[in-house]
Amino acid sequence: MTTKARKPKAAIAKAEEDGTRDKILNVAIQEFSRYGLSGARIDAIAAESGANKGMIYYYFGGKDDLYVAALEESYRRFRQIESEFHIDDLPPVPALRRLVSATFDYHAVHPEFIRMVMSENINQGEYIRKIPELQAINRPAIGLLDNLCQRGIAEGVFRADLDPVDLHMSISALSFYNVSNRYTFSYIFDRDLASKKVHEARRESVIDMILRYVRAP
Amino acid sequence: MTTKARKPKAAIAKAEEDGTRDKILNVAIQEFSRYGLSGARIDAIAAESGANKGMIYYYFGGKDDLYVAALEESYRRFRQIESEFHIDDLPPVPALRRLVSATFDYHAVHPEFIRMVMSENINQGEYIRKIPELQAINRPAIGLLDNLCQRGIAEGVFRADLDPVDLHMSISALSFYNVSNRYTFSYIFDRDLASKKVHEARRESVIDMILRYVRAP
Amino acid sequence: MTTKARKPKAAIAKAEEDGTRDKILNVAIQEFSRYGLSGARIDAIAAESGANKGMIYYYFGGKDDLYVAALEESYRRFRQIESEFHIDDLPPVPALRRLVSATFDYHAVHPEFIRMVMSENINQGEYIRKIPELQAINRPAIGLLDNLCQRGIAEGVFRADLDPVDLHMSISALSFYNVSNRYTFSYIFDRDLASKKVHEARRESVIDMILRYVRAP
Amino acid sequence: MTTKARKPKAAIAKAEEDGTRDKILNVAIQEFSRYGLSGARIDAIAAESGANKGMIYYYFGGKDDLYVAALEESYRRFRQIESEFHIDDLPPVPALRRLVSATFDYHAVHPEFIRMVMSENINQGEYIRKIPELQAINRPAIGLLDNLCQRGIAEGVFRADLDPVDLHMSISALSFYNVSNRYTFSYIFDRDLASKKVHEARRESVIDMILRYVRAP
DNA sequence: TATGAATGAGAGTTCATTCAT
DNA sequence: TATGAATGAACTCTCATTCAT
Repeated sequence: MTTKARKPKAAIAKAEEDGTRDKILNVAIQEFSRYGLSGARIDAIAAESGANKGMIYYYFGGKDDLYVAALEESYRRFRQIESEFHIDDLPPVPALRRLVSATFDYHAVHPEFIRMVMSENINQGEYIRKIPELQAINRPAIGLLDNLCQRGIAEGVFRADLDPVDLHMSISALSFYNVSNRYTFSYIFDRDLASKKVHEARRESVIDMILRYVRAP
Repeated sequence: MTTKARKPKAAIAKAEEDGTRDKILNVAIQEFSRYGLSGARIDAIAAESGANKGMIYYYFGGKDDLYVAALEESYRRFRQIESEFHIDDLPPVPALRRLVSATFDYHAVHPEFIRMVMSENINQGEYIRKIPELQAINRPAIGLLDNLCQRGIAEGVFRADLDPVDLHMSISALSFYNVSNRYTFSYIFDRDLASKKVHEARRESVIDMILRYVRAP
Repeated sequence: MTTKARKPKAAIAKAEEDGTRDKILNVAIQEFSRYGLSGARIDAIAAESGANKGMIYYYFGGKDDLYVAALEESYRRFRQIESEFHIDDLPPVPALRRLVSATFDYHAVHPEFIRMVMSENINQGEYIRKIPELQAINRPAIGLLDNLCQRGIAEGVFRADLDPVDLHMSISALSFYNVSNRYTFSYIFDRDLASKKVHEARRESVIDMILRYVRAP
Repeated sequence: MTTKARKPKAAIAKAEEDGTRDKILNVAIQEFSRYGLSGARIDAIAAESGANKGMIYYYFGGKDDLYVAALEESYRRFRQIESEFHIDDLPPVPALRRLVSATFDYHAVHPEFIRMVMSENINQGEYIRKIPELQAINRPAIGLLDNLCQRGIAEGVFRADLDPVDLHMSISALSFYNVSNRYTFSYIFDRDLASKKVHEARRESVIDMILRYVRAP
């Protein structure tokens, strides 16, 4: 059918728009995560994305707004991946192992996300507050973990006094630090955190730590 | 004797010199930790420290050099406090408990240090590499922990396969995150990490996690 | 056709662009020649050319780059005029007379060129080296003189051992000094080199000196 | 005698003063001749001369005053050398040959003097006018040449219509240019004016040009 | 939508000069 | 005389933002 072959006008416009808009947004995530809000350059984003500077203002409004959009998009991608863990099919301990392992790896593979979060904390969370959706985006992670904890407790393999938010925090902390403090730690203690070997050993250590922590006495 | 009570001329001069220089450095630590390298303003540092802008260049050379000096001073203060733990007088488990607790608290009380470290990681460790003394400043922390581990292992209360650097990393990660990600975490999960109650509960959780991890099977 | 009379869009755009850029360049030549590289003020160039300060950086990159552009343009104009001598139509002696006379006059009429060259020699030729085209721009002057010398020698009116570069240097020196040392010489010896009468007498003296030098024995 | 052995107090003071003062002045000549008035740095002069910056103000008053002092001293040294030519003992032609040759060489050996003069012409002679002695310092050069011209004319070896100021100017011009335009000329025409061989060939050319010019027909 | 030119506020830095000792 | 510290004006340069087309 011809109708299927033809894109409606609006869709075409949307698609083309998205081309430039998406390029800008992707480059912006790189630029902001690399240099922070104040260090990022609108000129650099325009040049790197091949777009005219005016387009940035056309699509996003201004530097701060672009930063907010980049921040939101970073979180969205992060949690989207998380939703693909499929840990409900496994028993509690292997499930938690997989969750920690995947979380740890995601951090390592997406330093730009870690850096965006660092930047925003340097900004004292000023901009994240402009994204009300963020809570909805992130909360499922707690629900997931909560379910897992309850399953583990019910089966008697996890201790009974687990707080899923606190546990989530520990997993995050141990995953985050490896990337966030990569440069200072590597330099000071001469241990290259980016190397595969160190990464894998550390992942095991982190998994071990979490599992020992949750294990029923 | 009165002559002894009087400061010699040189000392006075030194003290005065330190006056301006130290004021600048202290304000710089605040400014850089608050806004990062690119976001910090030389004008603001001058105004806040009551010094003429030229004095910053007179004493430190330039913005980057001042940043490096602020970075080094932050680390120096951090490790100085650490050296006052006196954990050798305690048995391994209480000693480790005290070390973790004090480390956790120091981070909470000195967010400017955490922020400096975050900034420098945003900068990809470009400036920290200009401070060769930094390794010497930080290494004792590992020695301390190493001694403790060996005591614990010898006494049979710690597991035998502990790596002090890895353990140090875990303690740091769990202490660091609470401050570094304070704003984003608090907002997203609605849990005020800066509140006393949350802080203390989290401290216990962290101590617990570390102790369970090192405990001999 | 009327369409031919109309400027194409691109040409208009080009013309307008040249407007600001050219104004800046012209003013820059004046400013740099008047005060030298270090003494020239970017603010003054912006104000005088009616351009925004940022435009200087937009078009030229920086103060030094603008200086280089001004230097190159000065040489270009100088040699362009020189190429219009048409001395090939005259016998050797009148031809040389015309060449010396015109060179001498050009210097007097374009003190900004002499001052640019002085400035660059104060700078030890640091910037001229960044203009590789400069040799190509200036070499024709030697070719011109070389042809003339050979004609004169062939006709037996010039001595046989003439070196065109050396001769060129003498003509330049005698033309240059009158402008380059105008202020000091005028003050010290109380002879106003800028006055028409002195200028003309001196021109005759210079022509005479060159002609006596080349004349066949 | 004791009086001979002892320096009077004033003299001691003078001598010591001269130590610092002279050092500053010598360094100032180098600095101003190297960078011009606006390019020279008080800090650099202080550092290079080993004197405190305050001393420059104590002895000379300010940057401009120091520049004037450096300018005057440069001229003084120049003319002092000139007064040692002893050309009265020679016949006119060899005398003139020696004068031109020595003038040419002095310029080459004292580029700092040429550069000071260039600088002052860039300044449009603004500061030289503050040195009334300068005329008295320089006029003897004309007297010397005038005497020589008259001897030569009287002996019939020089043409009768020589103007000593004009002749002086030609000698100066041909000597000056070789140093003043050293960098631009060398670069453009690929002839290293600083090399010994080129220098000597050029000196002969200049002497030749002057002698042919004055020779009686 | 897209572009190149333009703007203006403000940032880091320099530098002659002065001051207290 | 001599010094180190301090000052303030001015300078070069940057950068987010807007405008005309």
